[in-house]
Amino acid sequence: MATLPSSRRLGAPDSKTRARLVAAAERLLLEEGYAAVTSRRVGAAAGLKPQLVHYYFRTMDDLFLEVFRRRAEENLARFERTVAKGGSLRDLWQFSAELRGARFNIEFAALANHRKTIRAEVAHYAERFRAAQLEALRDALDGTDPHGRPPPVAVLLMVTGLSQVLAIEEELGVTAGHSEAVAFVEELIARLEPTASRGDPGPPV
Amino acid sequence: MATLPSSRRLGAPDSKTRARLVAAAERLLLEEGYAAVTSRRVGAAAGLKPQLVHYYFRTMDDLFLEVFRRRAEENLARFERTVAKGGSLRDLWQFSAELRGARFNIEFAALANHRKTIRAEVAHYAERFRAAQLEALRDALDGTDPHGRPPPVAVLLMVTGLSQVLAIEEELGVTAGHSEAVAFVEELIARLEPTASRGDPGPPV
DNA sequence: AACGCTGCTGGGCAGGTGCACAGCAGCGGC
DNA sequence: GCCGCTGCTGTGCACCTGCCCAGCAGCGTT
Repeated sequence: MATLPSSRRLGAPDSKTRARLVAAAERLLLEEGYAAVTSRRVGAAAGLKPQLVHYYFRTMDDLFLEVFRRRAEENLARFERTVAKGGSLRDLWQFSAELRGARFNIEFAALANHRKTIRAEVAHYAERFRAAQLEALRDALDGTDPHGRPPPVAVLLMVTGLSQVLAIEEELGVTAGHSEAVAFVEELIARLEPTASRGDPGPPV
Repeated sequence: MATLPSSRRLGAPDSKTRARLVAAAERLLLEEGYAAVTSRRVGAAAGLKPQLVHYYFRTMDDLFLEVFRRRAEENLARFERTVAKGGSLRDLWQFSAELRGARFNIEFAALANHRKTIRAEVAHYAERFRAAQLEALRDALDGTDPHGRPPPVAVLLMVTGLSQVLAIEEELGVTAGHSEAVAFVEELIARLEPTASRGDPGPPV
């Protein structure tokens, strides 16, 4: 499965310079969109020579993939940590309600539309993240009254969708109804998961 | 408010050739992403000379704006028509559940992130569409039991988000949980709005 | 017959792009 | 002292980009 050998010599994957390039590419992607991520501009943004981009990455798509993977892995790890230290409904909601990364998601969704290697990676990550979320949500809902409640996976998709829309619209400057929607979700959580702010924080068995 | 005069001579706004260019640009946008919408490629896709793009549009952004407006206006008109001939909850849901235009939305969301004239247009349209949807939703909910129901605008944002996520993921090939989510929404609608398939379709006052 | 308007086009410019290739300096191992 | 490896760079190529400009052919007015 090793990438079939190419004549071109490539830099070490754990290079510090390489990491700087990836970071610069990510900044550019977020601030100016994927079309702005060119070898010249990435180089300039990192304070390095443009050729280094091609020294560390066979193609620009490889760069995009690396940018995506880094952020995706970090996100997944952060999620696992959130779950590990509690993982209440409130925690899960706050995690998906963070609007950091909404722009990121849009850019990659757009990229994925027409570059198949990227699409595959995005799809793969989306599945992994969904599975982790679903497990955490099931655990968090465990013990609450299941009466008349939609299936967890449906809840997940709706909440995911809601936070995406809120984030995108906020970027656009459109915020009508946002506070009502947020208030509704939070109220719902409060009902399902009586706050642990008074008394023992331990979960009742 | 007239665009301040430029030396350059531009083609008639109602030209048939112009319309062909807009249509070709839209196709390209959907199939290959906004980065593929260049004067050369639009010209080729329309079977016309590339210079015609600059003859009919002062800048490429103007082309993008025209593509967006055309689709946005058409969408709005189609929505009004849907509302006019019924506008039940089921109709509204089906309208937003159409995945046609999800890719379109993504591309323009990405474009809007870093081109302000486009952002303004997208924001403006988003507000108009939201207002129309909200009014229609309020009408459709009128008469149903408001007990324990979230505010209409919250419902709207959640459903909008849900359908966006479903559409994006479908493009990616990720469909886990989709059928459950759709089933849930449809069941909810069925409960609120007993089907008119038997007997009189008139709304009870 | 002269004129102006309109749709369209050939040619071109300055700039940006991905990527390749040959080579250099510094390094550790022999 | 030589060798091979590594990080890096100067140069360059073929190609694409937005946009401009001068001009042409056909047209309806006058």
